[in-house]
Amino acid sequence: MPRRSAPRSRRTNISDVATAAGVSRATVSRVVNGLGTVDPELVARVRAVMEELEYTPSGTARSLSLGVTHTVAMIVPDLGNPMFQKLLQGLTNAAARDGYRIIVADSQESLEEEAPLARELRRRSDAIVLAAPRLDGPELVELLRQVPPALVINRSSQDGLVPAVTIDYAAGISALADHLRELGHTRIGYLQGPEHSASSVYRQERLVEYVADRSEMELVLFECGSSMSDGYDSWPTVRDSGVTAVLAFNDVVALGLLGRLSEEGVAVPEGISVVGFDDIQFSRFSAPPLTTVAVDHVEMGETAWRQLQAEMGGAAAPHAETHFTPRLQARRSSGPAPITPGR
Amino acid sequence: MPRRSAPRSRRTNISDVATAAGVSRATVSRVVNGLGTVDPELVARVRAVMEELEYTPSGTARSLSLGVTHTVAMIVPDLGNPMFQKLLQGLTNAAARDGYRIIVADSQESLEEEAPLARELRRRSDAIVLAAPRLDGPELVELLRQVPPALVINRSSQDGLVPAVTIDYAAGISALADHLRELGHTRIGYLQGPEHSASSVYRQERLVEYVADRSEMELVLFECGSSMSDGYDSWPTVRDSGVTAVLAFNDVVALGLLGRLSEEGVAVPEGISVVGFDDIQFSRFSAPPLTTVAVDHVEMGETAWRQLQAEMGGAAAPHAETHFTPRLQARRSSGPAPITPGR
DNA sequence: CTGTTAGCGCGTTCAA
DNA sequence: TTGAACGCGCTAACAG
Repeated sequence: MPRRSAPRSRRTNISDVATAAGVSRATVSRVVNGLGTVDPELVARVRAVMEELEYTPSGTARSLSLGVTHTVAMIVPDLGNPMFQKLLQGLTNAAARDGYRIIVADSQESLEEEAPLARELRRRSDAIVLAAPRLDGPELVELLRQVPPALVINRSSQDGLVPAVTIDYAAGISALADHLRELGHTRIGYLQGPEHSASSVYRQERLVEYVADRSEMELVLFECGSSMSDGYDSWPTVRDSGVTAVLAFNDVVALGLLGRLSEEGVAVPEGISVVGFDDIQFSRFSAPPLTTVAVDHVEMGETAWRQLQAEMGGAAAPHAETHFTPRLQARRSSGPAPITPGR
Repeated sequence: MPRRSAPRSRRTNISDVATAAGVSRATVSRVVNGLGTVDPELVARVRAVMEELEYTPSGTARSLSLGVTHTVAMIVPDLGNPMFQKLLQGLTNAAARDGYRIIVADSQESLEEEAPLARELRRRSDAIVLAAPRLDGPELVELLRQVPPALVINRSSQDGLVPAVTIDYAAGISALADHLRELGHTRIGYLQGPEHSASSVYRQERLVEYVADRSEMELVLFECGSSMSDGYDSWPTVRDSGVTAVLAFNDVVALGLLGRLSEEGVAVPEGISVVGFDDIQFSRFSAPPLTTVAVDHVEMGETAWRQLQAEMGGAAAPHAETHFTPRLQARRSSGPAPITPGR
């Protein structure tokens, strides 16, 4: 792309500075990067010219030359979800402390887009983070093989193929289930998350096991989703099922249901108990405050950065998987089971 | 940076493909970009080699050569704030439809970091979005001059210097104030936002004007902040002030206060009315649902993208400023003023 | 239709 | 201590 005619307004580059200062480009480069030993007088001259010409080095050219972009990509299934926003926040700020920037993309829950998106982003970055990928099994493994260094959040490390940051869903679900059982609930419901959400599947599986181990307990599954309105809309079905407690896929859904119960005049927890998962910011302040299990997603994002850094440094496989264990936050949305069940 | 020794594992590049396919790099480039007319047989051969060698073009090299990164930077003061997350979501997804990616940075409310951050990011992107910059006045103008194309959100276009997307705070505040006045409130409070937040200042100024125009009304200002806990903590002071209605800087703060009122056993709106600003997702579901003014931040992000695109296309100054007018959402957190004020 | 070549802006080796 | 020259990977103008 040789430039024939003068462009509208070309950015001043290293050559402009070199010429104006009467030195070579190498010297300008040295001054900019504070390298080598440059004559103080030249340094001053170059600095002055840089100032005057408002010179700032091209990040693109530096990246090409150095082979490093100081950029990391992150793909999330839904940027609108507070949980992913927190992960992004943790990752972004942790990476920033080491001089790295984050380039984000929203796969919008699309299975097909995930792989091409990851490949594209990986070409402009030094590493990639896949948060709760919807891709699974061999396809996920294949993708991860193509884009190292990579890290997955919310998924196992795929047999040590890549580092991973995960949540111990089993522990979280057990804590919530124990809590409900101790309150006397025997017939409980689970509001399922989105179709391709691995975390919803994990949570449900653990719950099924839990109930299977205890003959006095029953579990009712409800198709739901991940939004507040999904929780809101679930009420009629939940009511007709006669469960005395509901475990929602996540806090957002649980809060949606609480809103509906308030509108319907159903007392919580006297009429029904509701518990969530995540302990998002708003759960502590809802009316009544929501019982849930707490996961620090910001810290997860920070941990992801640390592990990714090790990976970029060239850590050998198999790679570590950091588990986060959720802590029960018993609040007022859960209480003793009614003597007379709703049915 | 001439490469002397063989690196650990070099990425296959366009030359590798060209050699393996027995063609020139130019031909490979044409095949990759679907340009010109290439012999179908060669196309097939090149494609096959690309597949075999798992070749993917370097984004960095393309950017340098083309002079375009297809990346836009966005700086926000606080990634943890749901409002900025929504803006990011709108911008990211709108830009993605046109093949652009977003690189995000969190200035963490730091006045000093904003300018250097913006300059740095602008070197790796084609344009920049400053969301609610904390920088102001001549300093902001100077920064904007240095990093075109740029767009500001939540700030005026600085006399047409750059395009802007703004919220009509005056209209929103007036709507809320009218609403409270019609309910009979004459002594109202305002919970202030963060120190350098222009939006908080605008809102407060409008409120001061509003009250000044109506001799029967009184306004009490409270130092507060932008988090739920700030709202939560404000209660003792608010209570002692004897106001019958509180207008919070934003919904997050208002929800924090509602949570506290619930804990304290203060009836809302019978004991006190609370209103917010933004209409975030959770406000419709709080108990009681929060009266507020609605602003579609996702749409604002999308609009920002459209205006920025025009700017990148070389639109002439002065640049447009798109106003968003908030709509009143009267819900159950506001009601008639108590006959006997709290004092 | 294809190959040769210059150039994007910068970092860095090597010789002076 | 400084500068000339090469290379990073790719695109585009030009010649054949």
